[in-house]
Amino acid sequence: MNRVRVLLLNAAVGPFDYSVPVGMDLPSGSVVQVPLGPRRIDGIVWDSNTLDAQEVEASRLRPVSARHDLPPLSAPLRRLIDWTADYYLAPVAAVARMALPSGSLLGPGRAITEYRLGDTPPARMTPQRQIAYHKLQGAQATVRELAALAGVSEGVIRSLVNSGAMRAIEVPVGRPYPRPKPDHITPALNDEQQAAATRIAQAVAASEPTPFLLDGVTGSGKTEVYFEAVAQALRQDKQTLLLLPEIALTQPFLTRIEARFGATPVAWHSGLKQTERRRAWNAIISGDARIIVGARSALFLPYADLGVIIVDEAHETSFKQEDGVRYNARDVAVMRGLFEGCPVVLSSATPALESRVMAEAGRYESLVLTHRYGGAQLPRIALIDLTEDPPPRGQWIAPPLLAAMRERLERGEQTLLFLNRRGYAPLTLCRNCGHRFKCPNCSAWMVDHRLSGRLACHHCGHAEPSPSACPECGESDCLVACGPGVERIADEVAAIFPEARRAIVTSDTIWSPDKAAEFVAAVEAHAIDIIIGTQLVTKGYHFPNLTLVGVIDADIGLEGGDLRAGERTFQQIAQVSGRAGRAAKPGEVFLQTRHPDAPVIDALVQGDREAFYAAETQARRDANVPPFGRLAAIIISSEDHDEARDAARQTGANAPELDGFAVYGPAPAPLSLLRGRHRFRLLVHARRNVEMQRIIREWLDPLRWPPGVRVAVDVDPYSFV
DNA sequence: AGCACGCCGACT
DNA sequence: GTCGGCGTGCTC
Repeated sequence: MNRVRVLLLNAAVGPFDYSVPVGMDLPSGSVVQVPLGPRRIDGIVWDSNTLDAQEVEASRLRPVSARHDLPPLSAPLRRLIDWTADYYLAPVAAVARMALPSGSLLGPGRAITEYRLGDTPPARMTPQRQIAYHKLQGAQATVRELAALAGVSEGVIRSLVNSGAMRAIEVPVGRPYPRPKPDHITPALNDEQQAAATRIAQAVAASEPTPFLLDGVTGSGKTEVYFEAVAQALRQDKQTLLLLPEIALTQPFLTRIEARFGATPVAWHSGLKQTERRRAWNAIISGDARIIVGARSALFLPYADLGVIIVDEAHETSFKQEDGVRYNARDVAVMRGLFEGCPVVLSSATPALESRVMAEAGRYESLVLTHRYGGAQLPRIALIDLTEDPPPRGQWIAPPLLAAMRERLERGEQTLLFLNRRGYAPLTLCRNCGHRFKCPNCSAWMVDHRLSGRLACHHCGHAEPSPSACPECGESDCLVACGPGVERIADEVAAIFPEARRAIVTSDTIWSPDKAAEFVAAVEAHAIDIIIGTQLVTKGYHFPNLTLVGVIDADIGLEGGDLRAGERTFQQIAQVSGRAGRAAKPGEVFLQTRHPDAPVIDALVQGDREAFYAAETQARRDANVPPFGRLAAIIISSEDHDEARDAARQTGANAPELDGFAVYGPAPAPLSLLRGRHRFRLLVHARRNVEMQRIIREWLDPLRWPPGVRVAVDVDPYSFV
């Protein structure tokens, strides 16, 4: 009898062996449905030599129920899944789940029924129907999606359908996507760009598994370079995966792709509606989707024929997934290229130090763009020493920056003020009794959001209406906002330049592709004079008339003092500075700082990125931290403080004592209470040549914790929160 | 993950 | 007596 090993996707067990029914062909990678006790669950046939399981005698095997009508996951993808699980200490099944669309998208695609409001409101208007009726104007989606959209139950939507207030629309799922054309328009590249583009295109043509670091200053035209790799992949009828850090802002980017290749790409992200997801999925597995633009989650999909993977803004920390399987999409992308046999392009103006070191070691091929495109100059960066030139009390914009802003307003040019802090103020306290508003679920202050009239926690989403009186002493008119957020800076701008048109750009105001497009259009039409934004504005915008950037607090990233504080500060400020003077008009940047002598600040002012990277590399090498040494965080959490602490202590007590493998802690994690869970952290610091993952696995595997305790391992941690 | 089994305390 | 709390173990 034939047996297969099956990775079970929606059960915390396995892998299990099953027998193969006669007539069923089940090569490795086949997606199947198998019996498990009384249930049927999905699974993937896996190579039994890479996946250990308990031996079970043949007579106890039950047969595979069915095979999904889907190409089997390819060997390179299975290898990637195995590698990721191994490297990030995650269950193979948890990684494999990311290769398939969630829910019941497997199986044959049939038409899906969507609904939209008709012309006549329902005869009987209940409060819930009223809400739905208002929220769903112009919307079209499935019943489930509409219910989520309106914030009502599915029953309410069904009742609207039954009462005739909504009409049904059958949506076909197999509609093909338009084909992008490699030479729809051919852009003019400068010599530097052309050389880089030719080299990558050659690697695509030869299916070279080479990782490239495309390292070019802001405005140097990196996008146009890697578009030539996309064009080459199109010529060979192969697919391109283009990973982006933020999907909310992609609309202008999709438009750019459409302009270059004559067809809009296929988008893959968590916000897709079910019909869109199914359509994209079918096109991805069949190979009909040629250019796929996606967030992290697109990385593990079963592409029919990948020609090149591009990671845009590859330094972005949002490529690091922080829940579930904690992987870094940038690094996994490089591995996927290696296994698939295709080049990977990491594109950034401020590469991660890890990527730079890999390039210097010859593991990645370096492609460098040193000039801005079209003869534009990099902006001049000047310091404002806040200890010498402070703004008046209660204000945050120093006089020299105000003067520069006034000048821009008079010249009809635009200004960008950068402060990486959402809301109005990060802390509210009572002047009378000293009470500070704290999140009940997290060890964090509640942030004052005046635009929405709420205090909100940025870690768990807890929010409450802004109070008028202190809950501690009962006094009213005693609450004071401490410190600035972008909303407060916007108020300051409004008070000083009442005639200036302002836009606040944060995830609170730009939460959809439409909002992003609206914002871009407003700036381009010069309906905005001053933009006040968080790191959302550091990403890829090109505004020719923007000539001044003010960094309200250049020191903010240095707080906390973690491993990457200097690098993060450098990247953020270099990126936001890069928004200035991207066309004919030269740009100017002011950094407000209390530490004008900090090496990072100095490197930015001198425009000496090489000096910064060299110094930072040396410091990491000396401290033997990544990429020279290795780190892993073990976070142990529970809703019960003592239970978490005891589990962490016990784990620490069992830590192996080995040369080149040090364990620190446990200590309360910096955010010791997060979403109602108390967290303790152990930090592993290992030498490069130590098999860190194997040691951790052998250490943690035999340990048993009480049911409420969760243990998460974060290999190569980014967040030290 | 689900689901059954089973062993104790509280109530009709 | 039985209803139900959730600890333990099993599913190929």
